[in-house]
Amino acid sequence: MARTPTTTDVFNAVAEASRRELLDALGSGEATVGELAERLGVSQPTVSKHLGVLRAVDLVLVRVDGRHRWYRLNGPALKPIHDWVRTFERTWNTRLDRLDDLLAELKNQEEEQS
Amino acid sequence: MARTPTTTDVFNAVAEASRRELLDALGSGEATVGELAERLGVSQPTVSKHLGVLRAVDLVLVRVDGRHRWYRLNGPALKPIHDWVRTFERTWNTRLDRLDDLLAELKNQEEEQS
DNA sequence: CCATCATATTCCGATATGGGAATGTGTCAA
DNA sequence: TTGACACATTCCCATATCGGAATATGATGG
Repeated sequence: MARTPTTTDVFNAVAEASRRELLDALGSGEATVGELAERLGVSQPTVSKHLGVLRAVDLVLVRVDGRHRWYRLNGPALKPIHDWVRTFERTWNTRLDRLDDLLAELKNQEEEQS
Repeated sequence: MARTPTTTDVFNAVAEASRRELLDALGSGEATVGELAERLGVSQPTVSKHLGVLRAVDLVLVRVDGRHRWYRLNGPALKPIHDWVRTFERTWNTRLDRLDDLLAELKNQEEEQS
């Protein structure tokens, strides 16, 4: 078996930095293939191919307008990543967690006193 | 050029589902290579190699204990992913955002009445 | 010291990659 | 209709991959 194809899921599609940059660029709104190629300083075929991958996992949507193609971000497709990473969020928020614990404890003490 | 190596960064390391499962398994605490292999139903060399990748990007830490190796999650290493995805969070939270706005508005009205 | 256990590493093969270069496809404007 | 334009697709190749099988490494117990 080889490496999981890039079009397998959002995780694989987003692994490539160039594709993340494409999504970042689309964060500010619709854009054309040519615009993206120029902004990111890469060739047009390269952009087209990356967009193809992003399209395959539904991370971008296209609107055809004459000989132009307006690509736009489909943010919700990123939710699976967000949800997965979120389950580990506490591991770097330990201080806040402890603060939560502290507050809970204080609250308990208050309730016991009343 | 070929595909970005899996050890390039956390995004690439986490693209493989098996490695995500390893991290999930380590979410409940330290574990041995053998334990992980049994839990996930994969061979020992496979686990070792995946852990090698995760180690390379600092997603797991090891504690040597005799002939055992206790691996544990290093959650904060996931923060780059969290931060990146978070910049797109509003794109799927529009409804909740509106709810927030609504609540804020209600709160304002209450304050104006008092 | 030796056999065994727990991991790591190496070798293998089938498969996919990303980028460059070239080419295909479809649309517009004159 | 034709040429130019905007994209998509194909072909190419150097490079990694994952998993299985085999093997190396290293610690432990007797």
